[in-house]
Amino acid sequence: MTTRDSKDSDLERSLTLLWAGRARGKRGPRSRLSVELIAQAAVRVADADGLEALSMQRIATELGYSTMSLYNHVPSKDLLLEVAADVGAGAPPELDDAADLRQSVRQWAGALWAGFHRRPWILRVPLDHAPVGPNQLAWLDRLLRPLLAAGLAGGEARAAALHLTAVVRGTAQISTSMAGEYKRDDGIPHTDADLTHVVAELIDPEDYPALTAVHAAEVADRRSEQPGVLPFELGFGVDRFLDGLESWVADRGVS
Amino acid sequence: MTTRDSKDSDLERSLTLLWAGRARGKRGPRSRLSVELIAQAAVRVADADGLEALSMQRIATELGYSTMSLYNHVPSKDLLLEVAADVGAGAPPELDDAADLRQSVRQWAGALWAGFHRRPWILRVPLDHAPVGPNQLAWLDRLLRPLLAAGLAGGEARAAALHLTAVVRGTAQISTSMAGEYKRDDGIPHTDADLTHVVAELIDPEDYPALTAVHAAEVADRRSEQPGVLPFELGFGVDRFLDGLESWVADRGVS
DNA sequence: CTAAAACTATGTACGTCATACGTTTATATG
DNA sequence: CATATAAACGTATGACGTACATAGTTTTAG
Repeated sequence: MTTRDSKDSDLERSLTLLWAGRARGKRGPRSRLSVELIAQAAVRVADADGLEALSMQRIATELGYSTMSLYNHVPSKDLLLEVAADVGAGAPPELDDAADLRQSVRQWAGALWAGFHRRPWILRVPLDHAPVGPNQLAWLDRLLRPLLAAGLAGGEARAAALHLTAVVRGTAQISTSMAGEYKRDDGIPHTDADLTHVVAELIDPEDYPALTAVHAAEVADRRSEQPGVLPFELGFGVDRFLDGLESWVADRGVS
Repeated sequence: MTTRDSKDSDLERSLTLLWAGRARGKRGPRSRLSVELIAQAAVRVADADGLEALSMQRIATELGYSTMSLYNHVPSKDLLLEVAADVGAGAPPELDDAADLRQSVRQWAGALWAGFHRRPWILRVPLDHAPVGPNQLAWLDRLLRPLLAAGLAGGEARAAALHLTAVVRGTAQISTSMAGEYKRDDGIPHTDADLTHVVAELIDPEDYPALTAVHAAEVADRRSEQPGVLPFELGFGVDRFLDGLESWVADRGVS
């Protein structure tokens, strides 16, 4: 773990690592290892066994090298994690240019949502500074395009993009953490859906009246959700936000 | 780190830990230690030196006990973290009953935003399942009240609450990670604001057209933001969402 | 063509961490 | 009072990140 004041040149290192212009012509043996290879191995390990299984030693054996060899290409595990997260994010989807704001945003959000569910470990990688990775920035850029095209000002587009990123990230964080099943002592597995019931019995309706009221609300059937459409838990909020955004640009167009 | 399938009874333990009905009358020596004391010590350490400084040994010495004594009251560090996060969150603010939806939500979001900035380490605590802590549920309940009062259906209120929680969480995560200052090799510290410029020079405007366009947008002066009012980066999105929510309930009221 | 310089890969070693386990000590119940 | 039981402690283990010294390899300077 990097201490807080050793952030010194980590940032510079992040940048040169992430944007490494492939240079060659130095002395010493040709390196058979590289940042890319290491990052890809890290992604493979995290995909297979999760973030907690991702150790330098594990990556090294995965690649068939000694543990310390990695440090010839990567200054620390923290930095490697950052690179791995960017690599794992992959390229954003191409958005249909003919689509309107709502369609574009929904498509973007759906893709990000799907990505977070394919690689939940990305959500566990600690965020140490503003996004600077090529892929992270590409995702941001893709979202900004329809926002700007819809007529938002620069600052507004930035804020809207931040809002949407945060929503998908945060919702996915909660959603993926609830995905696992638990085994009770009696051996019967139960999901987080039941968890709500357990909690419902624990809490005093006097202290949590709204929670108790909402608890009765039926949970949407997850199987009825088509792929490509946002699930209700995410879609409702995004749609309300888009309603507000659209009327904002409409009012703006009048003045 | 807890492996993914050892989640077995962790959940049960979480619940009994978090909702511990104080029982007394067992054998053995009176325990001078308790979950609450340990959690409070953990909060103190994290407040002082961050999450990465929070070790069992550190907490123990902080309290003047041996490391292993803690395990008489807490089954694992993961669980302790969960409790500490709930304790650190504290009680939600009392919302003005006379306030309308927009005012209430803004007040709630502002309080949560402030809380995350006071204790950034809470955002680093890995989310292992749906919120079950007394304080976490209290925050949720407080938000649900005005949403229900405004006329939202149960499922809608839940989705809206999730949306808002995710937004504040996610935005704060990015905001607090940018709060630190970095020292460059030349010794001149620079903030993440400059970071944008560094990146701006790295990227190819062809690949990131929208980013480049937005980059010119002036950054709001942070000092001009009054306390109690949401900062623009958070407020713009929340306001657009509220616009959409309000028109949603208005249309609903007609049918 | 040689030798120095620089870089890669490896092995060893250290400090820190969470936590399993055994021992001692104090207490409440029979 | 005796005994079961839990609290606190000390020691020990295995995994981890990574500093450092070494050996080996390739490029470049003379």
